[in-house]
Amino acid sequence: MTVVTRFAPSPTGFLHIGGARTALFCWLYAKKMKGKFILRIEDTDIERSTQVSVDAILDAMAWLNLDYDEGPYYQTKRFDRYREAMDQLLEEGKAYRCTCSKERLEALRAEQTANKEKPRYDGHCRDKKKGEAKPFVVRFRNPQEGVVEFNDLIRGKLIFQNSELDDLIIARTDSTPTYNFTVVVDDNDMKVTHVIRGDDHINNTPRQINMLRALGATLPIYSHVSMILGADGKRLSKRHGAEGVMEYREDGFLPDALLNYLVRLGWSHGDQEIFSRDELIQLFDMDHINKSPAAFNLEKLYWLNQHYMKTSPIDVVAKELAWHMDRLKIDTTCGPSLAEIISAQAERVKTLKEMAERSRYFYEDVSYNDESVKKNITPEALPALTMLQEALTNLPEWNKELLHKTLEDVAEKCAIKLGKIAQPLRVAVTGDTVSPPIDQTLVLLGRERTLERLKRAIFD
RNA sequence: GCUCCCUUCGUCUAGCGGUUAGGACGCUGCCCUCUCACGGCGGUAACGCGGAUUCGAAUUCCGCAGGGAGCGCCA
Repeated sequence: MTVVTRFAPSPTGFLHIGGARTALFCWLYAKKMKGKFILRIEDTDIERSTQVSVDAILDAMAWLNLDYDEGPYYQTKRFDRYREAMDQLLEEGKAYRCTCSKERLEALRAEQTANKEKPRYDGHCRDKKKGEAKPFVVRFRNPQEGVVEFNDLIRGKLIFQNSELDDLIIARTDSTPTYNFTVVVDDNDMKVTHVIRGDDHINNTPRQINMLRALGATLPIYSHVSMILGADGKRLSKRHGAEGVMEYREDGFLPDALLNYLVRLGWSHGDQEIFSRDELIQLFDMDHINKSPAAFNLEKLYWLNQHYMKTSPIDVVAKELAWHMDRLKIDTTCGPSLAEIISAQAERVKTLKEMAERSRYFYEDVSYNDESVKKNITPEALPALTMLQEALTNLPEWNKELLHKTLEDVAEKCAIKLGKIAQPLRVAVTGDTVSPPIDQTLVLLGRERTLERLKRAIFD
């Protein structure tokens, strides 16, 4: 039997980090089992669903490089099918029309809450013969006795009493179907074999199983993944920084770094921390997914991001860096290539955004940090800088080795340590005290820019 | 309130009846060094509590506590 998984977000906002991890797990499992991964947009809430959100989710999936074999399916395009399934249940007496008013339901809930009972529908219309000509909803006739039992791949055996469940609404007064019903119909129609989703759906599962059975469907295997918490252990929210996947792009993370981070949040393979995509597909399994919720830790993501900036194919990194350069309006046509920037900067920055920001001086006029200038370009440093300028002007070639040697020679002649000349020079050509090794920096800058800036530093 | 889920270093985790409880991020000491970093070698720090089973429990069972989710004509 081919494995079929699905990711089914509702388009009421961007793709957030928890959803991305669920999608990743679904995607990985399908890939590993050589099955199919389906994307389904659950947009039955017409009020809250927007095209903007759909696009945002699709964009995020694309950026993460999580491709789907089928879809995106849209539930709003399947209303006929839901109607058909509902009619079937109605006809078989597995669902019924309920004419209870919202007021009655509210009163019922209030009463139950006051009595410290779990709010639920009381089955008022369950056995009514013919409904009057009033607006109605359709409710699923949930079994009242017995238990629903299923074996969750992550949690193990889960058992629910039917007596805890009530007759949920599967079609609204306006006849549109509701979530729990559309999920069931779709999972069945799309032959989903593995439902991998957030553990906030655990409580929906027994109801869905009951409906699946009423529909005569084969039950899928369930895997409920725990939530991602904020750094403070509380629910993830704006407070902790980014929630949306695309915010991580804006902050300068590589998709592979984010994915690697996400997969290790809850899943493990011994002590291994770094996984290529192929490795993940090969090694991923449900047996090693953790049951407990995990707190999001930005520091570790930074570490992974740097690792990926250093080790990913340079064109992959360059493509993403170009996006950031563009965003920061840095014109990189005149100056070192992005590949050169990456090899010079990757090990000293945590994000691509930082890399772009800190590489400005390779392409644009320097902006000097007054304090650094004051501290480094001192009267004592001037003789060395002047001597250096002359040496650099006459340099037959402009390469790292020669530059390094020149610096050392000048330092020796002035009887100072290399640092005493490298730092003033660094400030002179980059504006501040931090940059790649000075010889490399000069190579990237080129002779013209270097001399021009050096001259300015000496005379101003 | 009711139902369900969860609980190993600060964080992510390994562990599946016998380990000096391992790794990673972070923090930190030393080395390297032209700055910032990278890297190398160390250090720091954990089984929520109480019972039970067992020769032996982080591992099994039962309570408790703490945290979370669900209880919509939302998904």
